[in-house]
Amino acid sequence: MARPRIELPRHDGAAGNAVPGRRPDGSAIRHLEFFQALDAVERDDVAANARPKRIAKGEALFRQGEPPRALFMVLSGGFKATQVTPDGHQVVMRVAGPGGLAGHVSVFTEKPYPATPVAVTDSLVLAWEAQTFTALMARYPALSLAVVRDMGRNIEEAHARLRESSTERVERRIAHGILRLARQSGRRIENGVEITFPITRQDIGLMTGATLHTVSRTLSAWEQEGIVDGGRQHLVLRDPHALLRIADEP
Amino acid sequence: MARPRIELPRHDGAAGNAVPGRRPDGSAIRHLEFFQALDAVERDDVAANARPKRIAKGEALFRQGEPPRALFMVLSGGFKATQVTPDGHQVVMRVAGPGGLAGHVSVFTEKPYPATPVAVTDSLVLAWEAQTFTALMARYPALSLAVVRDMGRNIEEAHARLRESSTERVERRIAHGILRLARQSGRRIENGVEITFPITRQDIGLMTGATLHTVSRTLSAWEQEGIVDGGRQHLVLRDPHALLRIADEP
DNA sequence: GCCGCTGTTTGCGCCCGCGCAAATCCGCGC
DNA sequence: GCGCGGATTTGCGCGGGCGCAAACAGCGGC
Repeated sequence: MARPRIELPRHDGAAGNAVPGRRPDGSAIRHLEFFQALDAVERDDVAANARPKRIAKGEALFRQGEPPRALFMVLSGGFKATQVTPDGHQVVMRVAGPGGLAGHVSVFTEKPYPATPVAVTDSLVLAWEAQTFTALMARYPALSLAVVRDMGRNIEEAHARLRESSTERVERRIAHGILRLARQSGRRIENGVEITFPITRQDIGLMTGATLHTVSRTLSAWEQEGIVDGGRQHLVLRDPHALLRIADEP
Repeated sequence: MARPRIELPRHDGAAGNAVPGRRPDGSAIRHLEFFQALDAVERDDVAANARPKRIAKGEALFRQGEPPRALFMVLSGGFKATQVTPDGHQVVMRVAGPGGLAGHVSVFTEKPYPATPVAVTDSLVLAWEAQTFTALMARYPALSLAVVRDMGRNIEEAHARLRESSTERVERRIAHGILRLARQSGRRIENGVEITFPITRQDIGLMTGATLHTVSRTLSAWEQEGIVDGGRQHLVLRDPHALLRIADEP
């Protein structure tokens, strides 16, 4: 059965708070691990079909409940995706830094966005229309595989958190949460690992299923022991090994 | 850049506890929702590259920690995937009935299987070698899209459980867990909905992050109120609406 | 038909971590 | 430089649900 070459709907990047200038090419995404399996031509075409967009700190990429018209890749900056429950509770589902996808799950399941990703820093993202991206996936198998690999990691992370939340005490969950943050957006500095992601105690609580009070208490205790070094929306791991011990051992 | 047509490694279905008889064709999978977006030719080819396998009740499809050589689709029966933590705790990550995939996440992330799916009934599955399936995905975009849709649902379910586990009290979590089970493998009977999936109180606890004691107590209370009807590894929802109220309202 | 195993029920006490409250601190904007 | 708002710290008390223990019930095998 002959399958016709998929049409990619074209659009120009002049609307909204799109970034003025030329259409993006592969150079913008070449360094991202996500696109490693694509060759230069594929990367160029994928990038050319995206629209770059600046999101100022505090702005949302989209809002929980909206129909999924587009999906995004973070180029620089970072986002935290929070979900509010019908009864007003809030959970931080995910943080995404450079190379992270956002909105893709909803595009594939064709259900409303389940969370609202808010920029924690001025950020730059690429945006693809839903149909454009699925068409690109159909055209480039390597892109499909990159997507399933990424989603697989999402699932494994969610399952890890799920396992933790039902078998581990708060202290360990917090240790795991912080280690995850460090792994994702940590930077080695002279005397430890710095988390380059402005995050509050509240957020850590919302990520680990604890209250900000408990998080604060725990971090204070660790600070006493010289394991971490805290600050306002700032955290440095002085002794990551000790955290690993707390997370896995006792 | 011309991409050569992908070679599909062939194998014959005579080893292990493979099902004797002819190679499966599309008729085995036509009725599954997962394959709806594929046309008949595609379905035939996808099925023809799989090996059918019977799994007796209590047997494992694969074991946590093994390298992901294959992925599976449940045709009949059911599995519960349990994960054991380093410190000996256990969690039920997922239950899979007909039409459910298993092992796919590990195949895509190329990390060891994170859980062990055990058959709760005599079951029949299709098995694809890892490379065979990725090659099929590369050949048939519709298959890739079916996979990402399925994985997207996995992610949404995991996130829902995650949200529940950190914002909801035990009773509601149990209600949600049971409703999820009913939605996935419930059968309408004369006086309610029967869960056609042999499951113990223990398992429900492991799925919802509660102890079997609490689950038992909760179900007993509901039984008093006529909301459910329990039995050994058996459950009937007499008043699903009441459960919905418990799960969502107060 | 009996026995043993596995799943289920129920009681009791204790402890972790939430809920509430209030003080303090730090950075950013003006 | 100053003030304000959001972030953080810390104290106190209570209660949900786990941990432990023991008895009971259904099902399958011999």
